[in-house]
Amino acid sequence: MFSKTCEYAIKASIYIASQSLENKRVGIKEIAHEISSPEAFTAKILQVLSKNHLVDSIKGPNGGFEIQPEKMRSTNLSAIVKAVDGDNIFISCGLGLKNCSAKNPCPLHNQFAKIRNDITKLLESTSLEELATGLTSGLTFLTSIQNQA
Amino acid sequence: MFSKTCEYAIKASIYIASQSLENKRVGIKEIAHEISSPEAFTAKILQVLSKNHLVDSIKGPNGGFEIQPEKMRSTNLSAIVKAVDGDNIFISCGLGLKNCSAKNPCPLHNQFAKIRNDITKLLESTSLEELATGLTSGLTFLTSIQNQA
DNA sequence: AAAATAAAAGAGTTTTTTGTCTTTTATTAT
DNA sequence: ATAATAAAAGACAAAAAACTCTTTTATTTT
Repeated sequence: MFSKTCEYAIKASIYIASQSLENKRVGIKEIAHEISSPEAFTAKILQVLSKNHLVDSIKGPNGGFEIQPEKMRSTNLSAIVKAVDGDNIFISCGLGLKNCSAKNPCPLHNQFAKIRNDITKLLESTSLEELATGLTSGLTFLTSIQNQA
Repeated sequence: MFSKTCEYAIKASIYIASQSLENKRVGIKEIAHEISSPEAFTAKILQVLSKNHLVDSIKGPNGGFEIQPEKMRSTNLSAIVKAVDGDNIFISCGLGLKNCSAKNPCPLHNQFAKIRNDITKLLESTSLEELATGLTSGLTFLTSIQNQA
């Protein structure tokens, strides 16, 4: 579905947002630990998110990453996915055809159009804020039980 | 969504089935040409499908691949996907958690449960036969317009 | 100004996926 | 039996994705 990169991007964003809700700025080390991701790789991904203004990064002592409440309200999952995976998941053919369309449909075109549409709707209608509050309130988790320390 | 391997597997199966509907056995060269796939790689994939009894392979002159009408009726897409990609797409968490479940849900668990379920239903309810007849009747295509010779 | 902190940048490496090439085995027609 | 045909098998090779390490830049505190 998503690339590993994208999975880390989403999890990191949710964690940063949840900490920002408590007015805490977080560093790469903490983020990587909390989402069980490789630290240096996660740093690279955060660079991309930062360049796309999806997270704010502050250098130096007391620096780290944060997301303003207003931003996490206006940011939906699709923006994060697009920033790291491009718009493949939104438009690409299930069988990999370059020009799959209603006029030149692959055998799965109609069946997959609906699913792709559902995915798009979901990603566009889910805000970072709601995901962050779910985490903060303890309803959801960013690691599996056996992954935790 | 699917791996390249899986895309080729599905397309090859549909093409073989469509030709079998016209009592034609087809060779690797023809298959690869018709679905715009690398020939040797496609041969490897067909070995897997053959071992899983999803296609029949016949060696020697006049040999090639075929799928009996009865088999293409009873084979659904999920069997092909499982044979080459495993059951990842049916069970795995959208954020890659090992133990994502209703009891330990990732932030996207509920949203994705529905989509994963739709995908499973689709793959389990779509038979190779209906995909093959769609191709034979000229309603669907296995190559993009600009991919064709 | 200097030292400490923390992200950015760039140049790698490893692993996985995708794909190729050559040899072998099975089948069929002559 | 022999030659021809076509898939099977196995050992590689290339490309992409995932991931690391080192150096640089920006910021802040002393």
